[in-house]
Amino acid sequence: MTELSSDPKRFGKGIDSLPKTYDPQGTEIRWQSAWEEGQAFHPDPMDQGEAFSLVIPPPNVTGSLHMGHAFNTSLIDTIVRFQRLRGKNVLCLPGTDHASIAVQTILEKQLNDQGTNRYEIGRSRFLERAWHWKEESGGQIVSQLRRLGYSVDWQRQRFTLDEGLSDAVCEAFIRLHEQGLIYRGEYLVNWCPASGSAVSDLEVEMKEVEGYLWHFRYPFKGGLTVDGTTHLEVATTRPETMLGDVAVAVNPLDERYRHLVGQKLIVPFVNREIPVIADSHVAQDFGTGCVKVTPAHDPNDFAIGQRHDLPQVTVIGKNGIMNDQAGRFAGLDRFEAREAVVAALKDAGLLSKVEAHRHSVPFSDRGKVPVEPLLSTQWFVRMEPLAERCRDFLDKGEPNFVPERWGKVYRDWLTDIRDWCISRQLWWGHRIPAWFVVSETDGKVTDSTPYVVAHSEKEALKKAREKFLEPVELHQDEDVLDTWFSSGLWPFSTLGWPDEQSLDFERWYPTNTLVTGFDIIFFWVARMTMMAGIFTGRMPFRDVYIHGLVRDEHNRKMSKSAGNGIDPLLLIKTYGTDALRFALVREVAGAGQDIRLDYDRKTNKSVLLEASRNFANKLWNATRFALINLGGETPLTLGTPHSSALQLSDRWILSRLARANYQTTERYGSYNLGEAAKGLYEFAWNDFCDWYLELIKRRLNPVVDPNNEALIDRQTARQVLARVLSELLIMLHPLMPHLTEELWHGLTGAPEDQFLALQPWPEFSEEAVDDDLEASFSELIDSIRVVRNLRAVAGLKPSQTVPVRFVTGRDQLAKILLAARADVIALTRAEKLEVLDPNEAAANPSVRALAGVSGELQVLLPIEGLVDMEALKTRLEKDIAKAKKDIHGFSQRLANENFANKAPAAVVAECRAKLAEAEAQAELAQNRLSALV
RNA sequence: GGGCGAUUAGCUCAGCGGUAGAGCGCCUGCCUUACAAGCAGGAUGUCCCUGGUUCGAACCCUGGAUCGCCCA
Repeated sequence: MTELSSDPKRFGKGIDSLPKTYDPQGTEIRWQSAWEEGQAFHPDPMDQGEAFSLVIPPPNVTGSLHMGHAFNTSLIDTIVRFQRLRGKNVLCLPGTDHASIAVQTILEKQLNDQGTNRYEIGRSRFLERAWHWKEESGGQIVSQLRRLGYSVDWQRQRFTLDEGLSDAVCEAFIRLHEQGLIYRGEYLVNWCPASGSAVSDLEVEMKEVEGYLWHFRYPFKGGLTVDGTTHLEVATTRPETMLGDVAVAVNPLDERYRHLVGQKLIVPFVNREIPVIADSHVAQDFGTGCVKVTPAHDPNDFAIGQRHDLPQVTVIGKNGIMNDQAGRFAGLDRFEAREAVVAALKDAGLLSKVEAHRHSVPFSDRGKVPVEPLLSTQWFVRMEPLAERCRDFLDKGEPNFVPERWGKVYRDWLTDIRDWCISRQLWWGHRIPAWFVVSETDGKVTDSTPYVVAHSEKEALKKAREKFLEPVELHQDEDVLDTWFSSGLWPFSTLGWPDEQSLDFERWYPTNTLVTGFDIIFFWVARMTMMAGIFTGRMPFRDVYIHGLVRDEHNRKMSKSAGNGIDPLLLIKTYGTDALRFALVREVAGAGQDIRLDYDRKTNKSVLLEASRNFANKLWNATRFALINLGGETPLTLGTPHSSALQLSDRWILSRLARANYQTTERYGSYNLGEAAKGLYEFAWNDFCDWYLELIKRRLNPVVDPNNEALIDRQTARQVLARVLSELLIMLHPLMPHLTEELWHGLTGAPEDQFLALQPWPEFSEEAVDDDLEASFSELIDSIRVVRNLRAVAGLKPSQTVPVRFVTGRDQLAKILLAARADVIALTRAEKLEVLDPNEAAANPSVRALAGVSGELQVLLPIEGLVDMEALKTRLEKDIAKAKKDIHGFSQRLANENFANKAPAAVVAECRAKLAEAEAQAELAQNRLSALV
């Protein structure tokens, strides 16, 4: 038994003490730190190999790991690890974004709890606290990502607010400004009263709410009009904005009102005189067909105002409170004002109707409150020129969207795009590099104050002095930029841009792939392509692999607010990281749909994860089996088997392996990750474990006196076993990195500082693929299954051996049954095995036997005395019924002349063959049955 | 209103022109020394409806239903 003892270093202990079940916890953390200490994923730009790079979508620094991260990470890491195994010089670059609003919200809450606010402590102390918070708490998401086994280069980790990236943001702003692509102006923006800042269109979500449509009347100036009409009735969902009305619009084609156009109305309470105007955008059939126009508080009205050159009267302030323009309603909150205005209209007898009305209200994504369309002076990026460039690239297929259809979504958004409001009235972020020359406007910043844009205050001063009169006094814009502005630069700012000569940039830009969810195609993907297009003249990535969302067992999107999120760390604790990763990737369909993850909160169980955990355990045990049986040898010491020594089953598994290799390589490389995972699962479990391992048990432990030949055969089995297992582990490594790393070390005895993660991908050996052999082997497997089925029908105990007789007229099949004789005997527990042709069988009938058919094979278990006659009959009747059904189907098809004439010859021939086979089956079974009666 | 997806076994999903597949669940046997997180065997489907193209449709095309998402 000395041969069975193994290198004690494997798995950190001897095989004897290897547990029967895989425990991921210790293993995973051990390899995570080993990879990191070994700098396994820290590439040098000078390293050999084709470049492959990918930047991860930087998570929000305030975030904590959720299933979306786990999903995205699993997909990315699978791709990245695969490319690394393929020998590429891989850079996978991690980082976080600074999340202006989220961080600011946290800090302001803290300040509020301490009875103060940011204005009291001032900008610099506020920022000190913010950085402190970031250092203390901002690392959580990063350490959680580590727990997923992410093979990123942590040494190149970036943060959107760090020095280099801030420089990039500044440079980008200046260049865009120089090219006239950034402008400042007063427009209607989405104002989020909760965060006290403007937000972009994308950060606004339309929600259907139950509201009301209030109908009320505006009196005409002087009481009457030409036709005696005294009032016009308007309808609105926001009566409080009436205080800012500057016109009432009707459709120019509307017969009811066209003669009133040009007349004057009086806005009650503020007594403003406003005209009736004609605008073709007014819907005649909505409400009364008369629309009150409030350019300062409604986007549509703003547009009408522009068309008709109307004044803009702001009545709601930035805090959501009515301002002085609101007359007697000044000082009221916007929602209080709504009540008050309605009450006042009613008192004045002007309210004519109130209808329940379901309508869309814009909500702020972050603040969760209705946004207020507000006139304010902000910075904007002119989008059309940037978008046009992207559309041109897209015409050339850049970037390449996977699945393709998302490319259309992306293009649609780039068409008719609106300008991007990039200024935020916040402090945590990149301060806008614009200095107002306040000396020109009495020391104050007004909308007309001139400004200079510069990299620094010093440069700003220099620029200002060239253009303005001394003494020049400057004041930097208080606002910061939208976080997405910096995220838009991510694929190149992280690589050293604007220094395009930096080694990383030269080596790894543009990146190869971007992997992200469809929900941020506009927010992020499009912004990156626009920024990259103008700054680098190229698209920032070749492929964009778009994935879906993780949904719960009820098909709801997982989210914190819905409370249906599953904590990935909890799942990792229960099932292991590899099981989580495998489960997530395995669920991915080729089409990039959402995936569903079940989870029982009560029992803390997930069926999906359990299946993956079981698979991990299966691999663990298959490797245990190998270690027990390799006699202390490794794939390296065992070497390659002589092809002449290979048995049928060896050649079969090597053919299957080569096929798996080919398919897996293709699938990983073309983003068919779910298929890769499923294919490997099937190969590992069905082909390798269920069949190959079972087949070689006999050879690994020769029962007869071991002679020379048996020892050689054992060596061959060991060689093939070691070879297949080690290749399987490499192929599975991108999906289950920790487990495979552990098992590979166990199998190869490689030193701790050598990694499977850095091994070369196994070469595809085309010559090993043998279609005929696989087809024959599949028949062999079917034959064995028939025997097993008959044994089960007969209720034989597993330990009971019985004679097995195969009858077939096909030489090919007989040949393989004989060639694999020993295997068949072992797997069917045959007492003895006969393979006869029909004539031989007729000469030597064995009537009272359990019989079954498979293809052109008849299987007989002549177990007289043991046979349950009823079972025997039932079995035969079942076979006959099935054969008859087949005969019916095939003959019907063949009876159709058109089929015979028009279908490809091969298909017709196949159909004929199948019919003949079914007929033979039916006849065989029928004969057996008749013989019994 | 415009666009996009989904609809296949009890559940979750593959398949995308040649007589329907997997995992889980279910039923029957097995603690067969790699694995009971396992092994062997078994049952299970008007492939949403409707026309059409085709020798042949779950798969392609018409129209429709239901569910979901995105944009206005």
